[in-house]
Amino acid sequence: MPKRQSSAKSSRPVARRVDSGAPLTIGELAAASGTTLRTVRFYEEEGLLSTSPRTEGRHRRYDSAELSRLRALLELRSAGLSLEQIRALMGVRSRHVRGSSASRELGEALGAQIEVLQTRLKVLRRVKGEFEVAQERLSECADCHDDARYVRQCEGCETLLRSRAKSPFLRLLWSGKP
Amino acid sequence: MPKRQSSAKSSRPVARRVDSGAPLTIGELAAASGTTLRTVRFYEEEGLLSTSPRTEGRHRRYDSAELSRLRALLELRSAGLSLEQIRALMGVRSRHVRGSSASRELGEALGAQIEVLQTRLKVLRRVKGEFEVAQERLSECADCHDDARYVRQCEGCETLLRSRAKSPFLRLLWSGKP
DNA sequence: TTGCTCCTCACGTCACGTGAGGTGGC
DNA sequence: TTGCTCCTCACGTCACGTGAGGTGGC
Repeated sequence: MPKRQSSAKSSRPVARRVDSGAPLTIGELAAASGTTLRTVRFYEEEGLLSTSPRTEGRHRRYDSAELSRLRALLELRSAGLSLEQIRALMGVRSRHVRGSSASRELGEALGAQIEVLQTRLKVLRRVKGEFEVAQERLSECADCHDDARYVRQCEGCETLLRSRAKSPFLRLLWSGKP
Repeated sequence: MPKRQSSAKSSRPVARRVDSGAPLTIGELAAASGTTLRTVRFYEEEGLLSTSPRTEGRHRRYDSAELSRLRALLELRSAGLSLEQIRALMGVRSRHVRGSSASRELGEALGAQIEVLQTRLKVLRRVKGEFEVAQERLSECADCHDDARYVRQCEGCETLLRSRAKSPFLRLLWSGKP
């Protein structure tokens, strides 16, 4: 369980501050986007968020546009894009002087990413399906009383033999050695 | 483009060696599972693959059971499970003396992972959908000739205004600043 | 004034990637 | 014998996490 640097029992209701129009502190920005102070500062360092204006005491302040940007960044990250890939997408516009060519390049880059996401979706669906099968197979062992056989790796158990054929993960998780 | 330590133009056809029953070299194992030598050695170090038998010259040899294990491990990794989580799942069995309780715990652990995968699937589907919308919006700019406006961040462009409302990523990628 | 929030280093972590320099095996 | 494959360190990388020690703001 990772500790968050930002406290949970904040005295100010973040949601209200967010749409009040008043500038946000870094803690409020992080809370409103579900991330940490470290990540906000890191993205700023990396040039993905703009260098925010500061108060006299060098505390960062953000407007709602930065919140939108941060949320979009985090969503791209959680979809598995690297910061370098995100930077590349964000940089397409400035590498062109004509809208037509810029939109073409960005469209193609998005197309490539869509393919990657499609592949990733397939993997996730397959693993999830296999977990569900494994779970079902295991439910057949809920009433097993052959504990002597269990300690011998369930050797010769008919239920296990049938199950393993249907679930590659049970091989690893149930009868795997290391 | 990351270089692979294993060479692509292998002189021996890996697929044939894999199902011949003969023990595999680490290079053949890596090729057959689509990973690198480093990863195989790392998983062995971490105790996720068994310490393989060695030749006289300390070269590792693997049987087809290890290939299955490695493939399962890699699939779990590509679904986003950490090595620690995988280790935990693999350790459930040995922490029990009764099959009934072991299967119950593993089933519950799998249930928790299924929920995580479900969440991850939702994110991927949403981002993919948003990429597709962004792509469509951008296609409206393919014939744009207003390059003077383009260099001024497309300010006042009606097409962009409509597009941004429909695609949060276009805000970031098309009219984002940093 | 109190205490929570924020500040800047700076080292740690996870899952490998990437050489360096040396040896094995068909 | 040649050259491809494998060996063991060991440092590098990516995207942050996690203190330490100090100051700001309602």
